[in-house]
Amino acid sequence: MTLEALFCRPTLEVAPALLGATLHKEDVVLRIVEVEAYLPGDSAAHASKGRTPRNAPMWGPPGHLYVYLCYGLHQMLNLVTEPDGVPAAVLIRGAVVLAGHETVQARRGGRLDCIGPGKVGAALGLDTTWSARPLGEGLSIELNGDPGPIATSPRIGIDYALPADRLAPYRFFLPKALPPRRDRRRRAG
DNA sequence: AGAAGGATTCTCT
DNA sequence: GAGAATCCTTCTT
Repeated sequence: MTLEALFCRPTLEVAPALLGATLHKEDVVLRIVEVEAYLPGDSAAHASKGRTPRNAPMWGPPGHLYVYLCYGLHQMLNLVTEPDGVPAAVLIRGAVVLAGHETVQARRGGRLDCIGPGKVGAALGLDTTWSARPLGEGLSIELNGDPGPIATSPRIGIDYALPADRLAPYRFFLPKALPPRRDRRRRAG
């Protein structure tokens, strides 16, 4: 399957299909274990505010990157989905290091964990100059077999979105590969 | 030109 | 559980 065919599909189909896939850049290989879908007409998506220079890649060809800076320090990696002209993307929220551990540690201040979108961007050494570039040129993706059970939940950190979008189960993850989220834990008792 | 805020992470308590 | 870090993008005068 071509990259275009893989990503030129409904975002809610592409997102879970990326779980278990591997991202390759230089000597680093990451296995994707957590993603979020951002759809056309989605009040949680950057595209909902209209097209700007920053988010323009979301309208661009499927299978290209959309990288943006969050909170002034975190490089967030998205993969663009849906046909040209339809703004949508999948945010890579979490991954596990399969190769290039030393490189990742150097980029992550000695740490190896990549659960969290800012950590994924850091581990891959991405910045906004990568935005709008096609997959396969420096950063490539490889699909693997059935990753096992998939879980869903509402998306993280989108309190500004409309209730319907805020509560929609557009986060997909591999529960066996993901530790429980600290900020999600309920008080015991 | 100025202001506001963010698809987060880390440290300390 | 709370607060700081950090700066670019976008919207408003």
